[in-house]
Amino acid sequence: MQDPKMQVFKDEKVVVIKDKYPRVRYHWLVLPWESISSLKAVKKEHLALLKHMHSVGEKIVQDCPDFSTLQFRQGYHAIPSMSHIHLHVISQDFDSPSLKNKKHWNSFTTEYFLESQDVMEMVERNGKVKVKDGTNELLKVPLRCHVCRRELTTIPQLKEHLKTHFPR
DNA sequence: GTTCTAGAAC
DNA sequence: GTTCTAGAAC
Repeated sequence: MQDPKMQVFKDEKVVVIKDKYPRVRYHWLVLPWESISSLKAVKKEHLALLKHMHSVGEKIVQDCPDFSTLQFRQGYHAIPSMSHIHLHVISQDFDSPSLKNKKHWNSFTTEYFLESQDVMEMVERNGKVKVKDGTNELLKVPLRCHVCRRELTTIPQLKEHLKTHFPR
């Protein structure tokens, strides 16, 4: 995030970079300069920052060349791998060689992925983010297409199936 | 987080 | 026989 070559956008509060291992055609991370270790550390005082991160995400999406043809979502992993909170901004094609296993898939297509809007509402209402029990088990559920809900047995089958929804 | 690979699944 | 995943190692 410090490397100017990686920065897609920055302002006084946040920086946007491309994810090093994109799981979709367009995968950005919005990071605050202020270090917040995880969603557990988020308090009401951070709400304005979360809102700003979200609006920066929207701006990045609108500048995307495929804005009109792809769907996008913004959200946080309930249990992130990298400390320092980061908002994922992702197109919904899941067409990427870096999408390789069940964990990759389920972390973006189940409730393991907490919608930015929902996170902001939780902070607004409760002053904190509650992660449900059993969230980790979501990484192991069967592979299911996020568009038509069809269940696929293997990652290669899933990838083949996704081509029907998102032809190049 | 990724890469590698043994052995499960087919 | 090949494909694929899950877990170890990093």
